[in-house]
Amino acid sequence: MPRRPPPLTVTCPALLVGGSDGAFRALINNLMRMAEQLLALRSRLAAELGVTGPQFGLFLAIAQLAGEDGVSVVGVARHQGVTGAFVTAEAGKLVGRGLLEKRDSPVDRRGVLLSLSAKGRRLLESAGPAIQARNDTMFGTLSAREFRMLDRLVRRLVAGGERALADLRTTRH
Amino acid sequence: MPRRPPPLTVTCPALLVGGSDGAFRALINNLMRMAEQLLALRSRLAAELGVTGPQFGLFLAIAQLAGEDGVSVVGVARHQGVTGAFVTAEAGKLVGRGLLEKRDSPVDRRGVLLSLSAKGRRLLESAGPAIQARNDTMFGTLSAREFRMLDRLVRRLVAGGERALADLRTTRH
DNA sequence: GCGATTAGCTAAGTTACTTAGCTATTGAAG
DNA sequence: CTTCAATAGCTAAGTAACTTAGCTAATCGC
Repeated sequence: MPRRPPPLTVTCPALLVGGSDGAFRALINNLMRMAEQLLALRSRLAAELGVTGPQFGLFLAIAQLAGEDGVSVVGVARHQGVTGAFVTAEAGKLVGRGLLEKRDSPVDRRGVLLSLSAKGRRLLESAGPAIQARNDTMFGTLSAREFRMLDRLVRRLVAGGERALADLRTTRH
Repeated sequence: MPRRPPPLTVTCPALLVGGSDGAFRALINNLMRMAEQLLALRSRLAAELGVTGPQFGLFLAIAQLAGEDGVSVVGVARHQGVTGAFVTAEAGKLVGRGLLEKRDSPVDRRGVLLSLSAKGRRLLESAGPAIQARNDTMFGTLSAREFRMLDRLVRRLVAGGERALADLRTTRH
């Protein structure tokens, strides 16, 4: 008897080539693979600096978000999509390593402000070229046009993903 | 004194808009966010079927890879980028749940062949519409042209990521 | 001024994996 | 043919990257 193929994973005609969802599945596969590569690159880079991948992520986020004053724990948590507890713990380790500074907020006595220490800033500067080299290698073949295109497409997909997640939040429960 | 901004994360001019890497960082952020959405969707879908996200991933991979005969543990492992030990363990649970079948390979006495059971095939059929709905919602706004474009760009990025990873494998030890 | 939120911390738990080490079998090279 | 390195799969133990729960203290909304 003839084998029945698995049902299609998508029905939208624009995403089916020759009636098959093969290309679509390959795309999803490649998207996940790319994400893993980005995490692996971050992790490698972080290891050279003596921190873990997630710590490096927090470190870079804090470098970005801390203005003159610093950034709150929740501020970092929201930006990174993790819980405050995780930021507390990992940022604490980085403070222990002398890469971050933590001071009490002058405007909210519950709050705390995270920022790079002098040592942290030096580390960041020294890491710059390595980060650039990785990103240039991975993304360097993109033209400005392709970059804009990709940017817009990915934004649409993120919006679509948000909708899909919202859907099944309302569907059941 | 004027604050020094963090060093750029990329130098390639095509990726800098107005001399800033802000758009580039936003892109990376969105790419990671999209990957998280895909995992979250898989996880939700899996939960409705009573399995975990990774188990569902293995299940779908086996549905794809098992031809007439089935697919080996390593075959699945390589496709999914995990170790054989993990496939052994999780597929074992799915066998226990009656969704997969495991038989000894007729050509290699070390090997086993994984395939869907009748119950597994029924589950897969029943999950089809839900999977399609999610993917259609998330990716449905793409035109065929955009889909092809995205596919090509992502392939290039994966290739770039491979190069970047290879680089730092050779650079240091 | 009082209840509901919010900030941050700590401790314990969970998930999705990996590594290490074993046995059985195979393929390939002499 | 033999042997020996590589491969398939399994089990048990370990680990990384988080989360949840529960607490205290401070602030916000009315």
